[in-house]
Formats: sequence, C-alpha cells, structure tokens
Amino acid sequence: MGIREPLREMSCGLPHALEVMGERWSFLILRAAFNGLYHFEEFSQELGIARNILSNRLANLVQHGVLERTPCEADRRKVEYRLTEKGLGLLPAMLALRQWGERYTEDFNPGLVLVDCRDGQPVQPISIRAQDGRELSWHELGWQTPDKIGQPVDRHAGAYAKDGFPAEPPEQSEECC
Amino acid sequence: MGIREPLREMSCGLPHALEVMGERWSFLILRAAFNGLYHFEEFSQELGIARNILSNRLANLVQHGVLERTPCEADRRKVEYRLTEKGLGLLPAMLALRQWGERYTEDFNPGLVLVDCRDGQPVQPISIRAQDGRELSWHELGWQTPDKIGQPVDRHAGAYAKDGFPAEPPEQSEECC
DNA sequence: CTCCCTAAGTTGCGATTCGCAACCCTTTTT
DNA sequence: AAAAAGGGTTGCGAATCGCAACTTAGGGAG
Repeated sequence: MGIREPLREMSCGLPHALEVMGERWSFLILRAAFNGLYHFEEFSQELGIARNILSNRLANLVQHGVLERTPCEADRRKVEYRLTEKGLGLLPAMLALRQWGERYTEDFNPGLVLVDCRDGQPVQPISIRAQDGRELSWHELGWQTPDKIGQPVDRHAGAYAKDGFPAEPPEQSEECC
Repeated sequence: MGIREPLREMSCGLPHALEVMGERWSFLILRAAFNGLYHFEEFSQELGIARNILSNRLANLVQHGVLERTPCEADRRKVEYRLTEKGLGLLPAMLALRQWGERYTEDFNPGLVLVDCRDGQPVQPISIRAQDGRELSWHELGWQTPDKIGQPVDRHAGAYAKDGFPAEPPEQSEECC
C-alpha cells in the first residue's frame, strides 16, 4: 500500500475491534458461539477455559454487543448467550483468520470443511475484492481521503515488484536506509 | 451453521492463528508493517508500545514466519522487519477485522479509505462466498467431512429463521432448554 | 581518535491479568 | 428434605504487561 496512514489516530477500526476481540479467549468463545453453544457450562467444558476468565470474557462480549445475555425461560438456572447481529458480523474476520491458520499450519488435516450447505462445495478463500470483483493484492491497494474517492491513487515511491510484496526497500526515502 | 464441529481438536486453524497473532500488540504491529514500517524505532514510536514488549512481539512474529528479520546492509545498526508471504496472507483477516471495527464504531469517521489504487474506488466489504460467487450468510454454511464434499449438508435441527441468525433456540435438542 | 548520537535491544521492578481450585447462591430434580 | 445442576465469585500463586533505566554496537563530526 502506497500512502501511509496515520497509525495512532482513531481513524482506524482495528483498535476498536481489538478492544472487543483482542483478549485471549474471545475468538475461541466466538467460534464456540458460531458452533451453536449457548450456555456457560457448555463454553466452560468445550473450551477448557477457567470459569472466572470465561465469566469475564462473556460479560465483556455482552457489554460490547457481540453476545446477548438472556435468562432462560424454561429453566431459570440457565442463561443463554447468543450472537447479536454485530457478533454475526465477525464471521468473515474469524473465517479469514482461520483459513490463514489452516493454510500455514504444517500438515494441517481438515477434520471438517466449511461448505455452502446448498451444494456441499467448500467456500472460497476469503479475499479482498475491488468493486468489479477483481481480487486485489497488497500492492494494488492504497489509502484515499474520502473527498478524493474515485481518483486513482499515486503511490509515492512505488518501487514494488513481484507478487504484491516489496522486492527492495522502497527507494531511499526518509524512512529506510 | 448446522453441524457442530469438535472444538478442542486441532482440526481447526483458529488456535494456530491465535497462537501467532493472539497477543496484545501483534495485529497493530502487523498493521504498521502493512503501512510500510520496517524498523524497531519506527514501530516503537508510531505505536507507543513498550520496547521490551515490542522486542518480544517482533521476535515472536519472526519465529512464526510472519516477519523476516534482516540486518540492514547500508547501516549496520539498523534491522529490517519485513512481511513474508505468510505475513501478507494475513491482510484479508486484518482487513475484515478492521472493517468490522469501523462498521460498529459509533460515529466512525474514516480519515482514509482503502481503495483499489487503479481506479480509486473503495474495496468491497469482505464477505464469505460460495464457489459460484454468491455471498453466504451463517445459516447457509455447514461443516462437511472431506470425503463427502459435494453432497448437500443436512443441518440437524435446522430451526433457523430470519437473516441468518437463529430466531429461537433451535428446537428442544439435548443442548438447549 | 574521541566524543556523541542513534538503533536495537535487555534488565529490574511494580501493576495487571491468567489460571486453578474452592466456595456460594439460586433453581430443579429426586 | 436432600442432592445436584447452572452460573457465577473469591483467593491466591504464576505469568505477562508496561515503564524507565541501562547496555551494546555502529556512525558521524571535529
């Protein structure tokens, strides 16, 4: 990516996402929720997570609107934790992370494959796409200010070469030796 | 998703991904790397991270093959940390997380927008797609064993209703009250 | 050559957080 | 009435985080 974005500013959604999902067990709890677990004991047993941590994480996810906590009508000892719409919105991120983990794990042997349940065909690898559907790699991306959207980005010091990653340090800018 | 996958097993890439990227600053370091930072001091100053932690994280990312550490030829005090191919493979995951953070942050005001630098148009929201390109939501997904790929998935207790998330507890299964 | 500066860490130490086990309160089941 | 299940909370030792100070190696100016 050519233009460097300011990193400390809150113009980036990543810090917020990490505030919600960045703690140790959050993603695994989320995965469990996507797999249809609802109850405290289920999470506890399936994940082997300490109860106090689980309690803390669930409360955190509820507070951030990823899960919804509702006491169970039929059995008032139980509580249900369910994904909200915001929580469901994390599925692409989780899947991308997971696909990456699978791809780069030595000798990874998929026990189960995520498929389109209509035809049983595996889902596509998650990728970044342009408006016209082209898959984009890193060196085809750039940052643009909202008012200049639609204007091609001039990548300063665009000394990028093969396959979307820099072959050399991008020119003698002030940054690099 | 209908069929429940076994959660503790290593049949899932998520634990591996989190082992690499799950610590507190890893994703922000990665973002910085995608933004063209190479050197220890740059990361330190831009992110405001403690030096010992940064040192630890960089070493960890190098060890896991996300970054490559090379002493700088021209100035032998410096060291370059560069994304490997494995590291570049994290871009979709990071972007998905980031888009999620942006979408669900109150009053989020994008300072910069990630665009296709050829035409300056914003990239698409990251989504999960079937082989034919259809966008898939959670309730259209299922787990299938590798030998049965291509066979439609029968979702057990498929009481899912609106918009891809469960309207009620999916029937009186053994799981839910 | 000497002095000073930069880059990249390392070390010490107090403040948090994690993880385990035990305990607690409420609701259900027997 | 007693026992058990569900969902936590509390205490406490171990590991991790974050800050500041220190170290080591290389470069540059005079």
